[in-house]
Parts: sequence; C-alpha cells; structure tokens
Amino acid sequence: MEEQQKKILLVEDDPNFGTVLKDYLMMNDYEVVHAKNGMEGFEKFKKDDYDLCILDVMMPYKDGFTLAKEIREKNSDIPIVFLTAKAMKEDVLKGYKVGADDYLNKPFDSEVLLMKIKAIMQRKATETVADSKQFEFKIGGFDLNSKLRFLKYKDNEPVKLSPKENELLRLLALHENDLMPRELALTKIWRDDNYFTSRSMDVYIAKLRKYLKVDDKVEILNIHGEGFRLVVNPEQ
Amino acid sequence: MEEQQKKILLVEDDPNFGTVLKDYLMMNDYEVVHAKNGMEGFEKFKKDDYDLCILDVMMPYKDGFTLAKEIREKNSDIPIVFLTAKAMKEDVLKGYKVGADDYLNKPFDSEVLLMKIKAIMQRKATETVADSKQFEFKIGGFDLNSKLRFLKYKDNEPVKLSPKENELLRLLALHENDLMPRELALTKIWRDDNYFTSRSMDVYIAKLRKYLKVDDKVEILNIHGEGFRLVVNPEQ
DNA sequence: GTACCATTTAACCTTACATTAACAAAAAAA
DNA sequence: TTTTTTTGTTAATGTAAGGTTAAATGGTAC
Repeated sequence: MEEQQKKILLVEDDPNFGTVLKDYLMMNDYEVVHAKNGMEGFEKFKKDDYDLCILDVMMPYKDGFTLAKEIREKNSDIPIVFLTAKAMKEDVLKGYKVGADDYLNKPFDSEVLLMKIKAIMQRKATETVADSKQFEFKIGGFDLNSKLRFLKYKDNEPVKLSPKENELLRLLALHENDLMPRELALTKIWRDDNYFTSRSMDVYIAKLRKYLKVDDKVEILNIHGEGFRLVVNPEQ
Repeated sequence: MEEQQKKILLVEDDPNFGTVLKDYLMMNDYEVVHAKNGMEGFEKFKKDDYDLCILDVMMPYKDGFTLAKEIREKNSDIPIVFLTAKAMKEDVLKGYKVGADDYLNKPFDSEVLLMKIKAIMQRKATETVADSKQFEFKIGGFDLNSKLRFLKYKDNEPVKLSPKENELLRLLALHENDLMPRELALTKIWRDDNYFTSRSMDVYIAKLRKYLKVDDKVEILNIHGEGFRLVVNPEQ
C-alpha cells in the first residue's frame, strides 16, 4: 500500500525561505501548508489536521512559542519543530517546556531537517501505540489503569482517581525514574503555565503522594525548579 | 535545497585586512558583518543573531578577550574564533578562559580558516538538543547525573545537587584532570565575572569538596589565580 | 434549589537556593 | 620579612519554590 502523505503546517514569515522550504518538503513527498505569520498559522491549524508543525520562533506579532502554546491548547500531542536563529539555551529550554519535539538552528542543513522530520514521524507513529495509547502501568506494587481511572495496590480495594490526578500520575509513569518537567505537565494537562496552575499541580502532587504512601518503594521526588520524578526503588 | 547562509560577526580593526577577509568569507557563501572595533562589535552582536564570531585579539579600546567575555555573558554557547598576531602562551590561556573554540595566528592560510569555520559550524549543527546534553559522568567512584541533578557514590544514597552545584561540577567534570579556569565557570554559569560571583563560586567549590570527600581518590585542587582542577587519582 | 464532586485559590509553613559577610589560612608580591 | 591578594570555610540573610491542608468556586445531577 502506498503510504499516506503526511501533512505539515509550516509557519515562517520570511517569504523566500518559507517558499524554498515548502518546495523542498513537497519534493520529498510531504503535503505542506505555508502560513506567513503566527495568526494565519493558528487559523490554518484550526481548519485542518496536521501531522507536524514547523514553526519559526522569531516572527512579528506572534512568535513561534506563543503560537505553539495555542496549538498545544487545541492538540497536546502534535509534534512541533522550532526553527530558530538563536542557539541560546533559554530558548532551547523554553521550547522544550512548551513541548517541542525538536529544534533546528537556522541556518540548517536541509538533509538534517528531513531526517529529523522522519525520525519524529517515526517516533510519533510508534508512540501512538506505546505512549498515547498506554493506559496501564505497573508502578512498584501499584496498578494504574488510567482509562478506568483507578489505582490499585496489590489486593487492596482500587482507589478512584479524579481526571487530573489520573493524567498527572500517568504522565509521571510515562517518565518513570526520569524527570517529568513541571512545564510539560502544565502545558499538557492544564494547557496553561502560570502561578495558579502551578500551585494547583502541587496540590495534586500532594494528593498522589498520599495515595502512593502505602508502598514505601514508590515516591515522587521534586527537582527544585525543574519538575518531579516518580521513582520506584528496587527491593531492599 | 540550498543551504541556509551562515552569519558571521567579524571584529577586526585593520580596515584592509578586515575588508579582504570579509570579502573572502562572503565569496565562500557566508553572510558577514564587519565591525571595526570592540565597541561596535558588541553593539552589532546584540542587535542580531550570529552563528560564529571571529575576533581580533589586538584592538584599541576594547580587545578581543574583553569583547568575548561580554559576548559570553549574553550567549554562553556561540563559537568564538580568535585571531592573534602570534602564538603567545598567555593569549592562548586567556582565550581558553573565555571558552574559545579556535585560534588562528596571523598571518594565516585562508583555506585553513575556511576549514576551521566549516568544522565548527558542522559541530554546532549536529549538536541537537538531545545529543548536546551530556548528562552522565563517572568521577572516580561517583556517578554524576546532571539532568536529574544528583551525585551518587557507589551504592550510597544519592545526594541532591542544587542547580549551581550541578553546573559547576559538570563543568569540572568536562575538564577532568585539566584546568577549569575560574573565568570560564563565571562567564558560563554565573554569566558575570566580579568579586561577588567569584566568592560565590568559592562557596560552591567548598560545598562540592564536602560531597566529594567520601572518595579520597577524587579532589578539587586550586591553581592559584587560574582556576580549579578536578583530579581523579589512580588506585594506590 | 441543594448535594456532590473536581478543581482552584488561599493560607501558612518548610525547605531549597544563592548571595553576602566574616574570619582564617595559604600563596604571592613587595 | 611584612603586606596584600587569593582562597577555604562556615554562617547569616533574603527570596523563591514547594508541601500541605482547608476553604472557596463552579459545574452537574438530582
């Protein structure tokens, strides 16, 4: 079977560069919609379904990060690649926190871009099976069923989880033993990152800790200023 | 697709040599902005994003090293190449302190310069978010995980590190057994080099020494007036 | 309406972090 | 040598982030 053409939303204000990039991607069998600025980009995004967004970071009126945030509010799973002239760490981090799948510093090698796109599509393709459709987790002595929203410890009665509790624990479980950045949870679950959503998340962390207390091998650690880490300690 | 043009900031006070070099680079498909002195160089640097800086060391008013330091305070990652009249040892050391990526002795072969630029660009281009981050280090009996910010000695409980402790130890580890100049840490981590940040760094060195005390093969030595050296002694 | 639930906001407290101060010790300079 | 500079170390300070509980909000079902 012929593979379905993947659809890319390209938001790039530089008309020359944008056109060249669009043509190049189309030559490589992608369907490309080119928006000339953030506003137009968001309109086009809402009107159709895409497999990937490529956003220029520096654009007048609405920069790439802001656009990404809006896109994420609509669809928390779509892969986003940022194009940036800056190699600055802050930017890299900021993008990462919005949930960037990759980063390209302009200027970049077109071959590199293609490979990255391919890799992301690949990853998302397998991730769909593995990650976004993964609803059952073993966390130490716990079983989390995030489709039915319950958490069971061994043979105890299952505990019902609220939607937010559930999503947060699931996100932590997906990152088990690794850093789960604050901003990731805030953008993915709360779809907004501000003081109050952040505090709200802390409240939920406290709730989850209470549930997890029955198994002393399982704990949620904080990495100050970064995020949380769900760790499962091996048997003592 | 045609490769995107790379942007170079060239700071060179000699008008003849500067113009010739600029033309030569432009002939080789680089976009070049030529500043005639350090002051102008810094202004131009702030106004735009560059992929590389080429700085003459000897310039009136503001020399290349001072300029490099200012540039580093704004962007700790941008590659810097120094042009020096001769291979003075002090100069090499000085450049090393501000994190020079390369050195060229005037007069130099223009082919060599091109090759070096290409190599640096190449290195930076393949440095994506993922692989540029080297997070795990073995330091004697220690394991440093600078993503999760902890330091573990053998099977002991991991010790949590603060962001500054973490970055400093990471920088020391990157220079293991070699000099890690004070100035480098100050410009890269503190992004400022003055009496107070310097004292602050000393405080952090003391903290790290305390952590590292459990392994007597590992120590942080001071090189008076120069910086620190993380040494790992072989088994006795 | 009110009873119920999830979620947010508030309040208060604790911990974490970076900086600065202070003084001692070591090294270099005079 | 004496003096000055640099470094070692501990403690004090101020601020920000996180932990936790309770109350307020807001939506939904009854």
